[in-house]
Amino acid sequence: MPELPEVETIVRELRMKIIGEIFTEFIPIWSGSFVEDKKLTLNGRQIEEINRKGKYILFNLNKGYLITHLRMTGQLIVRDSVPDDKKHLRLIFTFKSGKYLLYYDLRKFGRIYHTIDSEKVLQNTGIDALSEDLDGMRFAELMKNKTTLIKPFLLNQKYIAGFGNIYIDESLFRAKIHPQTKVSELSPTMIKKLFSESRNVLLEAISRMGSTISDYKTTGGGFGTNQNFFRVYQRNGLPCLVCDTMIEKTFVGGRGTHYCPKCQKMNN
DNA sequence: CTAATCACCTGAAGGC
DNA sequence: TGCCTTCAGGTGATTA
Repeated sequence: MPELPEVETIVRELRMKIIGEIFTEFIPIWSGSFVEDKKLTLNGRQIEEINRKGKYILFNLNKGYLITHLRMTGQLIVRDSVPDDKKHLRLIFTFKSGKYLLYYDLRKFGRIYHTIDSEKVLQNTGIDALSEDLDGMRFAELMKNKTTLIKPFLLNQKYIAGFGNIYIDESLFRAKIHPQTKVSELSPTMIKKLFSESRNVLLEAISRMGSTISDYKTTGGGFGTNQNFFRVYQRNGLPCLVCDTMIEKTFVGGRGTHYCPKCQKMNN
């Protein structure tokens, strides 16, 4: 479900709602969603910080971490009570204050890890796409000696973490780069353009609370609005907003890929 | 090393 | 109405 902007939106809300909360009870409705460390206890632990790396959310406890990846359909919802309708509700965390953190996940792909070793969970996660340490130079550096295509490169979280299918298509469109361009064939100018446009795409999406296609919800159960501003994603068959050419859909790296055949040529 | 395919799950949508 | 196929904000393992 969520890519960086959706996860960032959730993190910002969680910080306002449950920093300082103390866990009192944990009810696994579908225990497959939870990866426990039997040496750790959750009850009595307090949430000190909530951070994000790529698409992971890290709850920094006074001992250990809860780390979650929502994959396709995971949702974190904060409520004052547990609703009667428990469809797709997988985990219930109860706080001392009486609040609840509810984990929903229709497809059961997501996980919440309870661990002391956050590095182990994040070992294949590269630099965050919005990290202050990621600039145009470093972005270009990461692309050096890569033989893959630009779309699979950006999908691979071990290089840069946070991009997913939507925002890659949108970023490549704005940078006027064909999704099947080889990374090695991108000029320094195009790489610079891709870096700055991808930041714009992510920051704009965050300002709109993310994109709700089907499952993504904010922690209060609300929706994002960025889906109303897509330029290519799911706009196949519709005219390009720049040149009126029909947006096409194909498959790159096994993922549905939307692009304008006129604006995004293989050679500039 | 990359690249393709499957696996993990459930449900919505479209074709017939 | 119903059955069947395909596809979906992701990623990890396996196979070629």
